[in-house]
Order: sequence, then C-alpha cells, then structure tokens
Amino acid sequence: MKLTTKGRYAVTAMLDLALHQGQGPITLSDIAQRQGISLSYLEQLFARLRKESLVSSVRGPGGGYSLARDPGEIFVAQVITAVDENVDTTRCGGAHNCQNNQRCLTHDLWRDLSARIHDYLNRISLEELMSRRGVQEVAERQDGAHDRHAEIDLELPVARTSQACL
Amino acid sequence: MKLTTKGRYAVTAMLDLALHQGQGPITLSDIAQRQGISLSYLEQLFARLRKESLVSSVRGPGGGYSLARDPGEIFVAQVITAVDENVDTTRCGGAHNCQNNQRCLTHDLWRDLSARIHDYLNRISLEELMSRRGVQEVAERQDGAHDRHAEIDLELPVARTSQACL
DNA sequence: AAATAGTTGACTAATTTACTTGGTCATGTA
DNA sequence: TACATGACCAAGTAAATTAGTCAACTATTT
Repeated sequence: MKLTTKGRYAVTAMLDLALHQGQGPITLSDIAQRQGISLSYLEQLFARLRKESLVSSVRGPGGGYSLARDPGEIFVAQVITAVDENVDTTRCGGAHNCQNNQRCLTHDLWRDLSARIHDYLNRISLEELMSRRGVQEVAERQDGAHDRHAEIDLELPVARTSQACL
Repeated sequence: MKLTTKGRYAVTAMLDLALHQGQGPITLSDIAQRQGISLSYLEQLFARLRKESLVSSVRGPGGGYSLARDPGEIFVAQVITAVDENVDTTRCGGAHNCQNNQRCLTHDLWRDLSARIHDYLNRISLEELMSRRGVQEVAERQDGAHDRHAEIDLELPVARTSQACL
C-alpha cells in the first residue's frame, strides 16, 4: 500500500464518477475539468481501473466510463492498489528480505502500519464518501462552477499545485 | 507525514542507537555496517535528528552519537518528521487549497488518514520497539554476525535492495 | 464520412531519493 | 605535537518515481 498523488487522483476520479452516476457514461474530459487532473494522466489511471474491473467503458460518441459495481461495493483501498501496481519485489512484500536478504530491524513496524492503513481504507466505500457533508459541498461547487471554471482556465495556466494533502 | 525509506532508515538507525545505548557513543560507521545504510546518507539524516534534539554527538576519537532523551520519550512520528522536512507549502498542509485554491473532493479523507497514521506512530516509542520480540531477534543476529558480515561485504557489492516494506 | 471517445505505447520534464566525493573541525591518544 | 578518529558540511550525481505529453489507432454513433 503506497500513498501517492497517483492513488489520490484515482480515488478523486472514482468519487466523481460515483457522484455523477445515473447520468449515463461520464467522459474523462468531464472528470479532468471538474477535478483539475490532466486528461492523458486520467487515461492511464483508468486503463488500470478497467483492468481491475472497477469501471466499465463505452466507446464512441456519448460514451465514457461508469462504475462497474455499486458504489457501496467499491472501497478506497481497492482503487489505490489498482493504480499503484505494487509488483516491486525488490522491496519485500510479505517476504522477509529487507536487509541483505534478511529481515530488517523495523520490519514488523512497517508491516503493522501498512496493515492498519489498508484496513482503514478498505472499510471506506465510495458510497460512504458520497454521503459525507464535506464531499457534497465540494461536489455542488464543482458542478455549479462549470462556466466560470472554463473562463479561469483560459486566463491562468493549469495550476501545478492541484495536489491532495497527506 | 510522509512515509518513505528515508524515514524508515531514520527510525531503524534510531532504534539501533537505542539498542546499543549504555555502550558509550555509537559511531555512524557502526550503524551503517549493522543496518546496511550508507554512511554519508546517515550523516545527512543525523544532522537533522540533531537539529531536532533527538540525538546528541561527541566529536573526536571515541566519539559518536547517543540518544538525547530516554528511549521511552522518543516516538517514531518524531523521528520521521525530523528527517522529512515537510515544508512543502504547495501541497496543502492544513489550508484548503488542494485544487485551484479550493478544497479538493477527497480533502477530508486524506486529512483523516494522515491524522490516524500520525497518532499511531506517535504512540510508539523506541523503548516499546526495543521490547518487541522480533526486534530483539534481529538485533542479536546483527550483533553476532559482525565478522561474517564483513566477509560477505567483500564478496558481494552492497545490496541496493535493503529497503523496508510499507 | 465525420465526429466522438476510448485504447495504447513511447517519450519527457521535474522532483525526490539515495547516495558519493571531498573536504573541515574537534578531540583524545601516542 | 603529530595523528588518527569521527562528527560536520557542501556540492554534485545517479537512479527511480511522478506526472505528465504526444501521436497514432480503434470502435461507435450520427
């Protein structure tokens, strides 16, 4: 379980998808505009989300992405691990070979922490996130501000600081 | 609170220091050999640990580092934040300016998670870590294997995969 | 046919990590 | 007092990762 902006982007995008479900397939361009994420980067992330069957896609005009399951059955941890491809075997992922092929001093500490983080994020579903007050407020702001948003984007270059905050 | 190998190195080194306290000042070369961390990198980390008054140093022959406080009063979270210098203001650290100077959709989620991780690591002291069985086992192995270790180092180049495992 | 939108792959800039090199300064010991 | 030890410091660098861009292609609707 790695925690980077990549995973945060993915969760944000999936939450955006959840909030707009029932409006038919959602294009990545829509998500890119609303959430301030680069379109091409979203494409990469959604390729992986699709591989993990978290989203399904429809091609052609009127196409886009939608959630492959109920928002109550998609959990934050799943989204993060889907885009992070944790297949780096040089860093021990269960094996005890942190230091010279043996267990390092703080091995168990990081394992415990990792397990806790995973548990925590694996209990939070998109549905639960949608129901939070803060999320709804931000979502309304984003939906209402489409036109103003476009204007702003014309004047200012896309901010490079649109990061989340762990 | 960022979680990288940097912070893990620092915690491992501090734990090594704690395990060998009472043997007078410990040199960074000792820690470097035992834990498989580069000496110069350790120097950089310890410069920061010293700035945060987590360790104290003695120069000259017979010198080295020792804990500045009781192991029971040094917590993992302190060690990590000491070396991570989290002064990056572009990523919102409390302010709500993740996206276009406003709060991003998943802002609160990451804030909560961050707080939880910090709480967890702020409750674990070096003393508590020392008392764990796994740690003691590894420590004994490392202390006993000094000579063999030196031989191995002559044959194999230092493994680049001595990472911990979050 | 044309427009829309997903799909794929290769390539790049910026940043961070994990070092290395090459010194200086303080201090105990011979 | 020379000298070895080990902390301290500054700069540079190689590898990895992040966060993208760019260009082409495929499927689908109008």
